[in-house]
Amino acid sequence: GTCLSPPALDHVSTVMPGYTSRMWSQDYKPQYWSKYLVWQWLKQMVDMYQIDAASIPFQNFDVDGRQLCSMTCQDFTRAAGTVGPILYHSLNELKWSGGNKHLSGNEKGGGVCLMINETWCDDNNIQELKSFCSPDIEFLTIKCRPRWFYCPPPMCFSSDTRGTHLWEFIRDILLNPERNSGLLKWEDRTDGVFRFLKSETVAQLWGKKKNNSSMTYEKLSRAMRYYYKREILEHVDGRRLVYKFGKNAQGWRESEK
DNA sequence: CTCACCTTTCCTGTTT
DNA sequence: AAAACAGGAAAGGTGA
Repeated sequence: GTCLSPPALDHVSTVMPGYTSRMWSQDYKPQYWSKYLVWQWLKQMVDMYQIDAASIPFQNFDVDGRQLCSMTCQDFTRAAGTVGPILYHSLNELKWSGGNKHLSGNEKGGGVCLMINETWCDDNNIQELKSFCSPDIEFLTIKCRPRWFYCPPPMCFSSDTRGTHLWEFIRDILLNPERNSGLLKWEDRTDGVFRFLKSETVAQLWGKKKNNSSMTYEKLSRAMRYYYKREILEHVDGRRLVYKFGKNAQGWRESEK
């Protein structure tokens, strides 16, 4: 298959009736769900993704919204097996979107099509897709054949109005390891030292955010070097692709989260 | 429209 | 040899 064009936004509500219009869409944040609402949500997920209800031990979800939201992807896998990541990602969308829905994948005639990082993907460009998302995605597309599947974009692509600055973009990738596997990694978490693992991929993602398809690490790194003077970054010598947050960078420390 | 700010682009040269 | 690093110079984009 080929990469499909995204449908117009106003198709979403017709395509995903219950999901966007029911009670858990906007006014009810999952964090405040009762156990009953968690149960309702679970039933809807089963219906929406055509999950075999018998495969989910429902007693593992005898929790309220606050507890549910504190579960990691691994917790969901322990609780629900192979469909755990689907539930996890779907819940995350509700946690993060505040009613502003991202599009979900569109399937026509049997294949799986996903939307990742605002790009429509299918089996052909699944490799690129995997480099952007957590390893869960691969297993989802192989094991599951949902009619509708939502993959949350990494935090750095969320359309919130937060910082559009490069160092914030980098920081936000580092702060969301489960959503951004293998792009960047901390070398020294407490000192704020980090390293680019996939420098060109990060540059492309940065370009994507800035609507600039010709961004490269060469150019991104020039912008990074300007940060030394402003003490947003501190110089780390002798180590390629390694940078360190400086005193004018905020929000990266564990204690600040 | 102007200005400041933050890059982006391009470049030459150096280092690893 | 290829990829990173260093910065100067100048242009671009955006929001106030």
